Amino acid sequence: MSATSRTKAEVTEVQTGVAVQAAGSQPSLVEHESPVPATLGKKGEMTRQQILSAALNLFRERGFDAATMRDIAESAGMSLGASYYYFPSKESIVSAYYDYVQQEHKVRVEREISKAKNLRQRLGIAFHTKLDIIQNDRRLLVALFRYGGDPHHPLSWFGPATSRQRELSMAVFAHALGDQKLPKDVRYFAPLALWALHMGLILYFVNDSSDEQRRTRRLLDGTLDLVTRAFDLATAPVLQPILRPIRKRVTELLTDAGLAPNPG
Amino acid sequence: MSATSRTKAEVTEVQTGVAVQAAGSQPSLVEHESPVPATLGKKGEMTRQQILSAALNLFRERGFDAATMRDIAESAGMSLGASYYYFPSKESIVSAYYDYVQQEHKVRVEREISKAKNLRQRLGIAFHTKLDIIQNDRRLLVALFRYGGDPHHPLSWFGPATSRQRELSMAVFAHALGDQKLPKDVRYFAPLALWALHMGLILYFVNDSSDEQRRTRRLLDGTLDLVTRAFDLATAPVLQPILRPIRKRVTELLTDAGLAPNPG
DNA sequence: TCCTTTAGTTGAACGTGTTCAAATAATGCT
DNA sequence: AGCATTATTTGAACACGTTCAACTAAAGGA
Repeated sequence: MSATSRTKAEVTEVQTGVAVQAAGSQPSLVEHESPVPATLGKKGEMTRQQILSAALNLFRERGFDAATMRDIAESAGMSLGASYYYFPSKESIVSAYYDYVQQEHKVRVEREISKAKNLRQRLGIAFHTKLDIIQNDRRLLVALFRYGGDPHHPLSWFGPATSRQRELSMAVFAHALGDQKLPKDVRYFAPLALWALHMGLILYFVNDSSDEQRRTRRLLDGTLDLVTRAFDLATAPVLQPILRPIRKRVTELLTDAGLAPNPG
Repeated sequence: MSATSRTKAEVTEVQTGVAVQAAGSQPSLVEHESPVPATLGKKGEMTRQQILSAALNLFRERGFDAATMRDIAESAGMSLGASYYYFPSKESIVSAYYDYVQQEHKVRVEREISKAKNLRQRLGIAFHTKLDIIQNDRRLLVALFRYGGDPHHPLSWFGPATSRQRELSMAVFAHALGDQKLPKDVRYFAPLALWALHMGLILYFVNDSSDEQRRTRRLLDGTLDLVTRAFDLATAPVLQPILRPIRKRVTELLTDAGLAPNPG
């Protein structure tokens, strides 16, 4: 079915990985408007990772809301105020975790993508890998969706503060598309569409109470079958007279709405 | 362009309407798990409306977060604790407002739908009317999206507490479809798809800072043109050999995922 | 070594949404 | 009218995320 391996070992690796990973490699989302000093000393980075690790453990145990900042600070062995020296807000901890997810996604997809024999399998790797990484973290992902609709919140999906995250994610999907022969406009918008699809799937995933979220996996596989077929249809010469004007109109619409990639 | 009139007068009517409207007609979302007594006296209903009205004014003035429950209670002329006798939470006030929006949407669409000459215009009425109603309330609608991703929150989009709201909204779109000739499966899923589309548009709408949100209106009109064309294509006999198996697969997928309407 | 600057830490305080036992007002029954 | 029940109101309290002025520790230069 899926072109991706999903072993328990991999999932565990993620959980420890985020705590152990070398610090300072990926820039943090929150640096954009955070009071955190731009330069953290060696000890500072360690402390930051301690807070992140403690927070993630508590989030996984109790959920995002039930784990308080006081709990997190205590679990990380410091005072409440100190933790705010490293993270400007509780949500920014989740955001830092999501930065890691993004990077890990990129790394894994680049590593595994060569195993795929066709577009369907490449998409399978891109999507399943993402779910693999966040498999045990549904209880903290709710925080990501909390301020999506608030345009003035720094963590809004649409805000400029998260645009880099979006672009990184879209780049992974673009990479998964590879050199697949596609109409130019389809190729242009496909990463955005795949990103949107993957956001919707994560939303479903977070709400999926089936055993190990198998329901989401099934939905994903079925959806990807259809997506692949849609890409085939999009290139079928017979349908071009019908599809080309529609695609043109869709492109105009999205561009006018400011939803086209790389507007700035 | 649009089949709907969008005058300032109508918008104003809405704003006062929600405060004046006869109480007790539409059941409140929050009754599902709220400590609010099932029976509110005549005076109690008045007080509830006072709180709702005061809250909406403050939400519109300052935004959802900046308007505190203490402000609302004071503006409604009562103590902080008293307001919690009528609304179990701050978000539930917005939810009550959205109940009103839903009812008003139904009333307006039923009133105006006969003016439409075709499917495109009926859809235009259904969608534009919704935006008309919430035109000046973007600052409070952010609260609706806040807990959408949290499966255990009573205001989650997926939760059972909001299923009635969803069904009422889908019923409006089903009504707008009218007796349009459509394949059975398309007819079955169309209200859900239109509801999802309208949620996405509201999300865009809330974030739209263009003058009077004209950008959303343009996006909407263009999208509806495409939707109408899609419905046409869905019924075109020539395409049935291609489309029918795809539709069948989509139906299976959505049903298996528990996303089909009226599952219970 | 001493001083200056920066990095990191503290604990108290603020304002927030929410809760609740107790008090009061209204209603309805006999 | 008097009583019992229900409806409403109160104000204090709680726990939370966040802020901040003051403090201590470390680093670096002369």
